[in-house]
Amino acid sequence: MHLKTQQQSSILRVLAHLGRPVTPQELLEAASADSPGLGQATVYRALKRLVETGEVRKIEVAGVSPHYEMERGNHHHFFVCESCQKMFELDGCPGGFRKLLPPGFTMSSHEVIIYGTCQSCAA
Amino acid sequence: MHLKTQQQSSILRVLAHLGRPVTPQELLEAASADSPGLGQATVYRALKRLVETGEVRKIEVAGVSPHYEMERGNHHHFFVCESCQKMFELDGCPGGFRKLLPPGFTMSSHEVIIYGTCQSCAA
DNA sequence: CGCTAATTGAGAATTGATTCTCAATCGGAA
DNA sequence: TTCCGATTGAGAATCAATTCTCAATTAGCG
Repeated sequence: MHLKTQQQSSILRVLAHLGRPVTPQELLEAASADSPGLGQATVYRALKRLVETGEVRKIEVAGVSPHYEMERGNHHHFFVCESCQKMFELDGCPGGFRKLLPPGFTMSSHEVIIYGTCQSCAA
Repeated sequence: MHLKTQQQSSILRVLAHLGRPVTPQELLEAASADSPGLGQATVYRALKRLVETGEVRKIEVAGVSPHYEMERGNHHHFFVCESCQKMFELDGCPGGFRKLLPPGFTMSSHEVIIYGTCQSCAA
């Protein structure tokens, strides 16, 4: 997409720098350093466009509100810290899901979410 | 819990009979046959109590609104049909999730959701 | 039966996430 | 620069799920 404004480029840059799935609220707070006075509507508008162009992915998992992360094309899953509620990307995938399907069912995608305690909270 | 009223026992009985995760709305419609005039608030109140006592489990996965199912103590995961939006239980679990964890992270639980087409919709 | 506390149904209210409205401001082509 | 369409911020509005309010009804002890 064209990054026509300072706000839009701040939002995308900050999202890329955070390097993990974040909520629109976290993103607003982080990007406000770059763009003082940034409004939440602008964050939502930017995220919506970025999701539509495939540059950003919206992640919805039970227990936490929706998060967004840069789409980097690598298949991965997620970890949710039950202590700080932060979400992390997990590399790799155990596979073997197709064998769980009952007869006649077909799989188009799958998701794995692991809940637990992150390194910071465990310390 | 004590099933003090006709409504409460209808709700639990119907939920058990449906045999798969259902939405409060589906449950309301199904249980209305047993208890005419049943209100949605009553369904939500009953589900809330049943979840608190551990008899029922609330399932939240991306793409569909919250579903509820009887807690039967068997570890399993879920299938969501992208065509009819219905949710099904999948027996078994591939395991091997712990090896996805980064150092210092601990796992307390996990969830697997498979998206695709169910047998009815594939036919 | 008679009574009181608990439960119910209907609709209003709340909640959290997200979108809309609109006047003010910005970006960039001429 | 000048101008116009696009973008922005603030707050109102929406949306779906769920909870609350309250008067009417029900359960079941005495």
